[in-house]
Amino acid sequence: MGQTILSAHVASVRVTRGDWVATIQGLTGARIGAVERHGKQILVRLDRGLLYIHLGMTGNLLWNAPSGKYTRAILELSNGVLIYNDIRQFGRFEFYRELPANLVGVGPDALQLDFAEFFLRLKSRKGPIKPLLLNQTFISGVGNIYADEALFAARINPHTPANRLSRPRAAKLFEKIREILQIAIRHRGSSISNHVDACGEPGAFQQMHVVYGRMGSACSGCGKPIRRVVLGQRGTHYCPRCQRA
DNA sequence: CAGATCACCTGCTTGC
DNA sequence: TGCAAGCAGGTGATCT
Repeated sequence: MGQTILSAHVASVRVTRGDWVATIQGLTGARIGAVERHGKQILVRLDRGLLYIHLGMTGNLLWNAPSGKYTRAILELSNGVLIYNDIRQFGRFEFYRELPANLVGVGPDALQLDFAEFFLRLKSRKGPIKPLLLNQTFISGVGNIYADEALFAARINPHTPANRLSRPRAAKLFEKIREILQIAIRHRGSSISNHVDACGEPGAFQQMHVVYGRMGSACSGCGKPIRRVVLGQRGTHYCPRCQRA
């Protein structure tokens, strides 16, 4: 906040979604205002627009770290260097003059939504609950790991039609989503292969996964093997006994 | 309008 | 050892 971007370098056309010239021109010389997060999206307010960052699957932001093979963007600020790394380049690092439509369309943040609204919105959806939790226009901020972990914690089968969840079961799911996100944040997230925080520290929450990535191992609740299916094109892990259909 | 199917990228693990 | 297939934290376009 209050820092100036002295220089901007973009090493990947892809993370700027094409217009890397506009990104460099827009960022160079800009003064940084508030930094906000909406779901998985990071918004850096600038005096002349905004920097939109989405880490995708393999993105990370490092403060005062050396650049590397997968560095896609570098911002030299008046008090340090911000490095954006992204192996797969599914993330974004873009300058906009105004708030883009895809941000306007993002759903309520998982940690700010209230239960009444969550339940109301659930009732209008008849598809399976798991893909709905990943739908960022429905609720933003929940990813594949946390959807599976929250559904297990609430003992809800991922195939359950959203509108068939009773109020108490929906309330339990709501509570578990928030609880798991907050615990995961406290543990700096889940490092499956390369996730690190801004200090370069890996997360520790992967040690607390009870279903995600644990296909075939014994369920912590009943001992039956954890099952993996594909639901909504995403690997989905659950216990067939503890999370009955 | 919801659901399915690819596509976008690179790397790691597994199995033959 | 080598090589192909499958998998991975997330969207986004297009077709049915």
